[in-house]
Amino acid sequence: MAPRRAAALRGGEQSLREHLIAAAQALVARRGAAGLTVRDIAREAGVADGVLYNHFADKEELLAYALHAHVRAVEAAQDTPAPRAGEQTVEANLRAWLRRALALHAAVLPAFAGLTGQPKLLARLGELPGPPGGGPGLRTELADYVRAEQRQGRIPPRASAEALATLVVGVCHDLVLGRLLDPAHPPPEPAAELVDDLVATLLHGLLAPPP
Amino acid sequence: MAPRRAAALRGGEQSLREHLIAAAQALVARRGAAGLTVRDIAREAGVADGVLYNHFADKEELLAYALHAHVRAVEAAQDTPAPRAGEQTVEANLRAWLRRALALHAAVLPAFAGLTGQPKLLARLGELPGPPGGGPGLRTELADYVRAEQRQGRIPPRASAEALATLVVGVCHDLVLGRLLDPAHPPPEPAAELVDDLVATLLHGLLAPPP
Amino acid sequence: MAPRRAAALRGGEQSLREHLIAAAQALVARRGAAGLTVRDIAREAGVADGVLYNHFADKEELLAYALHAHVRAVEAAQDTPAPRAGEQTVEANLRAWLRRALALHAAVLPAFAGLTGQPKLLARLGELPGPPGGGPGLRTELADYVRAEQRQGRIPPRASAEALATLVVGVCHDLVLGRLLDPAHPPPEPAAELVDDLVATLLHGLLAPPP
Amino acid sequence: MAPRRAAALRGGEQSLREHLIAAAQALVARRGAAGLTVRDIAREAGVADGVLYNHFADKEELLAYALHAHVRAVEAAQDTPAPRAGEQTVEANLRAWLRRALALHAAVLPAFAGLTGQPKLLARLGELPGPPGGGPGLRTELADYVRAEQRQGRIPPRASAEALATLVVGVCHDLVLGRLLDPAHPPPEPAAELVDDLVATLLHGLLAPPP
DNA sequence: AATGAATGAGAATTCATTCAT
DNA sequence: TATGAATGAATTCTCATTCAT
Repeated sequence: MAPRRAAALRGGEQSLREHLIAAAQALVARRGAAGLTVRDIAREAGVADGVLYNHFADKEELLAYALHAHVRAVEAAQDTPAPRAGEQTVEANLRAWLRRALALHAAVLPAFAGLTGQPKLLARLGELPGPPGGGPGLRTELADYVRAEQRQGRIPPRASAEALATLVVGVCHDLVLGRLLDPAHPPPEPAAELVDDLVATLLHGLLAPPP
Repeated sequence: MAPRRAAALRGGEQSLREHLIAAAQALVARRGAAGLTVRDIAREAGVADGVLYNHFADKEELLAYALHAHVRAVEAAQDTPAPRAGEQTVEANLRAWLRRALALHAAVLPAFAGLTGQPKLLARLGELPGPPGGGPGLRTELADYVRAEQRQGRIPPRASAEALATLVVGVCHDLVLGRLLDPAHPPPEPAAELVDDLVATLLHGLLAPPP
Repeated sequence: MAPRRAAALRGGEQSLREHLIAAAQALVARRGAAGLTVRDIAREAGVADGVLYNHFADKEELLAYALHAHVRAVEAAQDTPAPRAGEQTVEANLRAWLRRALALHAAVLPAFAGLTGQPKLLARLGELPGPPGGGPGLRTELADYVRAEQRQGRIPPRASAEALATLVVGVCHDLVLGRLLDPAHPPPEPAAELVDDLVATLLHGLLAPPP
Repeated sequence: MAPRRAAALRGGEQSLREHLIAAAQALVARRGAAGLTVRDIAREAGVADGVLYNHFADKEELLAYALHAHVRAVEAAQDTPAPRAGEQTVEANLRAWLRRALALHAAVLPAFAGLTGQPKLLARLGELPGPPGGGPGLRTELADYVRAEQRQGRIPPRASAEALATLVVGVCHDLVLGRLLDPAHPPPEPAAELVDDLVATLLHGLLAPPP
């Protein structure tokens, strides 16, 4: 009555569909989504070459799910909770947001790199729910945090939450991309000093007198 | 007997090697480096498919030169001179640097898109002199500018030139990449308001009282 | 415990075997036998992909039955009875036979199109009882009709019933095939004038004086 | 200066393009155009799998040329010239036309069988000059012959040249197709008696008194 | 006996690279 | 040295058939 199960699934709980997504996700995390072939994925999953097409319309659909799952997994793997308005100090919180954003992008961006010029995949991604690319979910959360602090009076109302979020996310893109594009890149972790300086600049600006 | 010249070169000055780089550069500027085939390049250059291999080890070497040339060309095409320390106001200068950086990245980053996961090409790029990717030349110039202002006293000494440069370049990466990855992307030009807010945040920081 | 019935059969009378043939027959009538996949057939039948192999040796056997059934169905669907010897005029009868033959072939031949080069299927067809392809049943009936007229004296004994039947059926093949092979095909119905001329030629021959 | 030649061409005169068409033509003649794969053709030609695409847009274009060449070759291989109006007797000529048409169709139709439902190929064929399918060139020639005889008075003016041509070509389709579709078919050559009867029927019609 | 997912052998096509001329 | 056709491995996707449940 029930159909046959894939050899690779013996003993497991997953459906093969989920197994395929998980396999693709593992490859995406390891090597990025750009150069993967259907064969790579089938091998990683330990199944026959053609199965993919029993569960997905095409390679792009599977990869879109895999990327999505990868982003969700990275988000879920964050070990510290997002800073909350009104707790700690604003400086500590901003530093935490920056660390958080860097960790997220370091794990997520490489998977997305090289996807430009693959409109089919990008379109599939767009159809999936939730923020697609390198954690724009974080961008919103961060802006929300700033607005919440503004409501509580710890950040002046004239500051722009959007601008701050853009600056923080931008720094992440820059640092991660630099590493991706430059084979002889700076150390994987940005120097503590740079983080300090970034936070200071974001807090007090270029023109501020010493705090 | 002089060696044979390629048909496409008759009457010209360039060596075929330079002609190939120029042709590849034109394609890179138009369509990015990601999807190009050697045939595309040969057709653009008006030469035979195989010549490439008489002048370059492989496709990647040629593309590395082409990307390099593209970056240099974009840098040289800037129509306004870089702001100079001590002239205008610091705010106007920062705004100019931001505009400059955005223009540069808008022209350069798309050419690099999709190159991650092509280690051969990235390695070749790394061997070339000068800053490779999205205009880190600008990063240095900007940091130099800030330090010069600091020397002249218009920016306090405690501010971090490096941090500022990273923030500015990061914003560029973010804005351009967002456009590349999102099929339903924001308008090609960032809203004037966002630029204002970015400049204000960079100048006065999150915590500053209204200027 | 009675054997399990297919979901698609609940409440019906047919065996699943007959249900499959009927489904395949419907597809054959609609799209021809050439491009059908077993999945197409299973979907049309509303049953699982694999059932087919519980009732038939392979896809070809099922299609052979389906084609056979299709031919029989088209024959049975003729709305006018076959002309009978001694009734009407010979000319009217011949015209009716021609119309009949054309209708039959127009419905049957397309289903067979593209089957050459599929020896497995043709062999299966050959094993089935009754005339296989484009209605040779009609060929026999027509020849029988001519012989009956000859017995009644309305057609001279020297005329060849076989030759006439071959000519009539041949015209059908020609007209229908021409339509199938030519993307820019003639109108679906042969011009009335051509039918008139064909009948006249068949009745009086090339050399006959005006009737 | 000249590019490399295919290994399979060593010593020959042909271009590889012509060699490919010839190889495909041979396969078409032997097995029909329907089931051929690009690999079959490459193997027959003794060349690499991909060459085809250096000379033709796709498989269909090559096959269209091959079919075209096959038809031309069959036409050129006719060992007897077409009967001419005014020479011999009309009966002998008609018999010769029938023989000729049968020979042509016997060689040509099988190659075309199974091409229905391959619109891409049929479209390509339509773009080629000359009569495409199973020798409609012959249909025109035959009709022309009849009209010429009519002008010379050996065939009465009321006879329809078109109808006769359609009947003759139709018989060919019928006889050849019957053989293709029926694995246990009649002898490859139609019985002499049937030919006699066909000719007599075409000349004198069903109703004619004994000649 | 029915299910329907898994299998895996091919199909068409692309493209970096080679190499005789 | 330039030519550009030839090479052949790799890619995505299809589909008849099998088989554990």
